[in-house]
Amino acid sequence: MVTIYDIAKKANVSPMTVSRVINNSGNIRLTTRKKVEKAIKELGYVPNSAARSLTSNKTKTLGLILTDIANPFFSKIARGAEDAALDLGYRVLMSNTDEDSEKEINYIDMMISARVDGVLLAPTSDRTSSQIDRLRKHDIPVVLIDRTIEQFEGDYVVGDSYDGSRKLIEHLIMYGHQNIALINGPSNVSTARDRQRGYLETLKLNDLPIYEHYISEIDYKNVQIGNTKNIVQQLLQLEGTKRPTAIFAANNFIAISVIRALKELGLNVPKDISVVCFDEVEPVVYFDPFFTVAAQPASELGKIGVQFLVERVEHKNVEKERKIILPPDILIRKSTRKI
Amino acid sequence: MVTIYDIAKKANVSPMTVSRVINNSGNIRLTTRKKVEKAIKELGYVPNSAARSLTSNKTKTLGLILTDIANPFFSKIARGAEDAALDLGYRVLMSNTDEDSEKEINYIDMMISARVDGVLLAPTSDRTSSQIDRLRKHDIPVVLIDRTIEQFEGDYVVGDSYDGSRKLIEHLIMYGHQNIALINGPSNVSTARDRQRGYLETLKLNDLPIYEHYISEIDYKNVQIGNTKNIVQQLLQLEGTKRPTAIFAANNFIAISVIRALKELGLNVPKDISVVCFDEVEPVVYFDPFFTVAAQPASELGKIGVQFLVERVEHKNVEKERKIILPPDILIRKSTRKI
DNA sequence: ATGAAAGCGCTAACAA
DNA sequence: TTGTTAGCGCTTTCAT
Repeated sequence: MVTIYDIAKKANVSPMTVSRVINNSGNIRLTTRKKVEKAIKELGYVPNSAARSLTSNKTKTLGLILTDIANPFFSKIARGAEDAALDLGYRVLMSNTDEDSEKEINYIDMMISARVDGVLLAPTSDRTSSQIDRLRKHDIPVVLIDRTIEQFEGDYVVGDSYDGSRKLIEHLIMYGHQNIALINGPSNVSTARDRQRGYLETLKLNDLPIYEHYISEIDYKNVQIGNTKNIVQQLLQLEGTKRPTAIFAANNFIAISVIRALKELGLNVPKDISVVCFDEVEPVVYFDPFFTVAAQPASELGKIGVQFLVERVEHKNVEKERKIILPPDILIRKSTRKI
Repeated sequence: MVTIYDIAKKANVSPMTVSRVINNSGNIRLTTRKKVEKAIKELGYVPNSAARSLTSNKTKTLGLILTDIANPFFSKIARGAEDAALDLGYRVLMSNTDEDSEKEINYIDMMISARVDGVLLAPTSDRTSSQIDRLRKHDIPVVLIDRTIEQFEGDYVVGDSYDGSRKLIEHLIMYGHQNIALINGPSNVSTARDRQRGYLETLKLNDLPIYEHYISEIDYKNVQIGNTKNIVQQLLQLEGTKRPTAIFAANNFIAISVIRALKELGLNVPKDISVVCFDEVEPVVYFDPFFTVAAQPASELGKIGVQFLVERVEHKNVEKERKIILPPDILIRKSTRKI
């Protein structure tokens, strides 16, 4: 392996001088610099990050912990994050928790072991709180993304689940819907709570009745395997006027699963029932915009998250806590209709 | 920072003993091990990877260089790769080249600097060859994924672009199409070449004429911004019997762009014109399977790629070269019709 | 079964 | 402007 010592020997200088050239630190005579750069090029030297980290206590690496990078929403976040990291001179260590807190713990361990300079984290649930403490004990800054945690103190960058839900429900109400069901994610995730709150408050403000059996929860695993059918069936079995005319699916995957279930049950969207959801359904939208959605700026979330994180890492003078809540775009398309 | 020295002091043993416990190496008396493990837990010690790498010359990290993780095809590869890496005890450093060879060079540098144990690479073009040489000069094994490179010697895991194309074109011919256009990716990428070869040979075998103006190329940037409209327009302007009745779009993004262009030009798919493509168009397929596609096993590609890579990294006894070509699934759906 | 010494490649701190 | 020394946290090697 080529080291600074090899370069030093070849260029007839000390290793320290080589180090200075590489890092553009200190004053170097131009001729010396040229000599060193020539040697570096000739020997194809590339600095050893591990050695650097050991002395500098910096890895120039950020941890990115998402639930599933194969979900377009998260892959866009990842892309935005990676782009921002590159700009700022950082690398990204990627991981997928599958909403599994065991996996999450292991990845946190990995991040600590890797001594990443900071972690961008979409927590699996409020229980992640203790893992954040662990990171902080190791002096690793954390920025939350997409989801917050109750009583979390620190930076986060999320979409406005509450506001988006309000607007989606208001849209349905304007379209004449009075019986609106909610199929939500697990309530120990902040986005699910906020979406339910938006749903409930909008109904209340519009003097619409709230039926408990209109609200159901489904977890990640069950959405994955498309298990919304039972829920949908139960909703449709409600008698007469209580049968919902619209469904608010808490995210894109739930919506897709719901529409498939409806189809299997012989119902057409939007003719027989309207559907709205959070998150864009890509890439369909580019050729056949179908879903009425609250589209979150996923790539922005990642980008801003990394920017905030790096500011923390580099001890920039910023406020104690920065809470960014980006409004979603409400896009009225073909999955809803007036009744 | 907690080090093995802190643990050693606390447990009244030497640092070396701590190291042995952590790595399960050498013989340790059970009581000693317990003592050490207790100290580790109490102090919340996590090994420093940088220090480890420095002595062991291993980072337990793999580089993953894709073109764009926001593309569902690649995000599935990434997911498969990350899962496999986790299983095998490796971490993944992620990057996106955007098909840009400059960016690719920088990322290769990053991988060398990070001293990753191996790199899984979707090369931007055949010119990537020199970058692979660079990695190998640093003793970093490389496995190619999704695409090969002319005269590349080593492992690769790709989909069968040739076979998939043959079957897609045969399907069109069976449906009565005789005028089939190809909108391909850049010809310096192996998949594009193979798809064109499959296209041409199938036409030839079926005694169908080959028109040069049926074949066009579009690069990544232009697909991104949806610039297939010009191409589509030119195809449609062809007079009478020469006007294509079907389009073979070389990948999912091209297909989406094409369908949008067709729609803007007032044409319906499949009524007015049929469209086939490579790669699944997710997640539409789950509720409304529309595209007739050659679906590649993306997640498998990533998984096998990592398995092969790790075998190289760990010097397992395997053949000199392993060339895995996975057949795509041909899924006949609604974007094609008999004429 | 355990420990001591040396060194991985680099940079911070000090010296010249 | 350049060089010397020491040490980051760990493992390899050799000793006990």
